[in-house]
Amino acid sequence: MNHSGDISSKLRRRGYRLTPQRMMILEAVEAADGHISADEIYARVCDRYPHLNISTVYRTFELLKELGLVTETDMGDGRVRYHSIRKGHHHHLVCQNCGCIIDLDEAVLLPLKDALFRDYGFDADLKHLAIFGRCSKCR
Amino acid sequence: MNHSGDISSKLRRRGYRLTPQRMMILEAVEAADGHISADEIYARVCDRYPHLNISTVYRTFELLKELGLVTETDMGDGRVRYHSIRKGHHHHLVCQNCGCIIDLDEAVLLPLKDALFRDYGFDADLKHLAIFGRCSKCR
DNA sequence: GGTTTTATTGAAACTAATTGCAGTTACAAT
DNA sequence: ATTGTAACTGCAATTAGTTTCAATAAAACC
Ligand SMILES: [Mn+2]
Ligand SMILES: [Mn+2]
Ligand SMILES: [Zn+2]
Ligand SMILES: [Zn+2]
Repeated sequence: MNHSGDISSKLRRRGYRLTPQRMMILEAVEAADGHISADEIYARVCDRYPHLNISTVYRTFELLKELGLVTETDMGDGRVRYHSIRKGHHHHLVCQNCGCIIDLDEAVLLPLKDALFRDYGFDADLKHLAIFGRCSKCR
Repeated sequence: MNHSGDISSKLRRRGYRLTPQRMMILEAVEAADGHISADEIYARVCDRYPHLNISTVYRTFELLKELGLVTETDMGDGRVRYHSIRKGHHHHLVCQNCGCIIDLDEAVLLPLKDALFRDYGFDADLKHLAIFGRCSKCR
């Protein structure tokens, strides 16, 4: 799957460039399944392309987020994790006791999103949320 | 208001101690209004009690959180902020464009909390949430 | 082509927060 | 009073992430 032409023009239109670094990082993000951290992406890309700086990874994630190509979520361990947007909008329930993660369909948060828009005119950005608490086993 | 006896026994029951450091920190948290950071508490306490380490502040906040005496929230600036629980449960809408903060009553999130409990048996910890997005002016 | 402009990068400095550890303190049991 | 145990603290080192800045590479202009 090579939609790098897609992305290149998407970047170009905003005055950005599709550099080798960005290409490699994006490729690695698309290849990864699950929630991946900057460090992990850095390690994987470095295997094939050693001249990469960790700052560039962080900056690229910032950019990809801005472009809506990835979503960012803090799942409660000490680092932020990313998801390719191609995996669709969804959310997670994270148990603070046993650490288990329950997947949640986007629809569960729609009533809230609608209420915030209706009552406060606020357009909530609920793309990939982590909601903390206790699962049924741990209550 | 001096309910330090309260807290002392609350700690004691769990095998913790009410040390001078903890007393000063808790006092400063109660005195502060609004959302306060570890750094800010550290500075305030140090004015009167210079022999305090910033690690102790972080660790004390961890403990106070565990005891349910403060709530912790990341409002989107680079640091975590705290609230005395005495200010009641509430939430905030944080505009990612202009930075404005809209206060939100606890009730707005009750339907979600109930739905998560009903459908997933998940007891969501929604004590002091920050929901990011765009306010009515910035859409 | 050559020149100017602008985005991008890596390296290093920096911030917020956490962790490991060794020394200290409180407290309960002898 | 002495001892043993567990909690607590300060300090230093570490981690995740951001910022600053000079060097570079790409695009745009001539
Ligand atoms: Mn996910
Ligand atoms: Mn608040
Ligand atoms: Zn659990
Ligand atoms: Zn706004």
